[in-house]
Amino acid sequence: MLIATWNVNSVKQRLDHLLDFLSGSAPDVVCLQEIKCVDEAFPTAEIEALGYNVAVHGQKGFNGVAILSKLPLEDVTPRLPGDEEDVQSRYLEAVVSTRTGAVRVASIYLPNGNPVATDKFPYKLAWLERLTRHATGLLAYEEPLVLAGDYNVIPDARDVYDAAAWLDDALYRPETRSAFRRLLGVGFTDALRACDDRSGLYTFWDYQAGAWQRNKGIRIDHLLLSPQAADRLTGVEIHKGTRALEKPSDHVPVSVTLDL
DNA sequence: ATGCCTGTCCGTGACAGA
Repeated sequence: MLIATWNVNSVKQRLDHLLDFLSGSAPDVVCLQEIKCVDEAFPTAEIEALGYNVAVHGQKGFNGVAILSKLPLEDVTPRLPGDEEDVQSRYLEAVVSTRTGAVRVASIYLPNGNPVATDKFPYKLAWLERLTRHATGLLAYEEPLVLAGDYNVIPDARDVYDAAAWLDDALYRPETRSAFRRLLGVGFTDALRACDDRSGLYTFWDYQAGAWQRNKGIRIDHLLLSPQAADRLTGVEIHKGTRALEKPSDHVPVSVTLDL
């Protein structure tokens, strides 16, 4: 089973690339972030035409997440628990039933957190703690679970072209990395790092200053696996080619293959 | 470099993103 995550930076602007990805890579499940539209504006019909079921948790203008699946989606649940005041659409969870059992999937768009001196940074850290609390509860099901998305977290110096330049950025601040390590510490595996320990494996290149051409990238899109999912992991891929297309997203898809 | 680029909105510049 191929499970992918992709921050498309507007599903409307990226629809052709998304349909090409679905046709070309034939993922079983895709978690989308930054769809930047309300539910009614999501291109559901075009995606269903390729054989996918669709669950959307949209928002006008910003944010917005979705899950696409060839197999039926059950127990579709939007919103991360723990803050009723939080109206930003950044979390969508669902269960995919396979012949061999269920796999639970979440599409995650963690807050950016910049500028650090504003309330955006504590919002990011609080969101990460809420995610850790919720994810800890999900581990009790002892089932394959994949938390996939744009975490806006650079886990390690290996994951950025120039670590020193990012020290004061919300994506790499010690508090951010520490909170991400706590999430991993409750029992999750960073799928990419389970397969490949090299530096320079990036998933995002800024649109500005020729970041793509100079390979000034960062790794911030992650698939975190429960033990039952990690036991089934057979491969991971960064779909770097999509960054070289016309009018690309600044993020590329990342996928895992699970023997499910 | 306060910069660079891209996308959204009751737009015509401000904001968010990372």
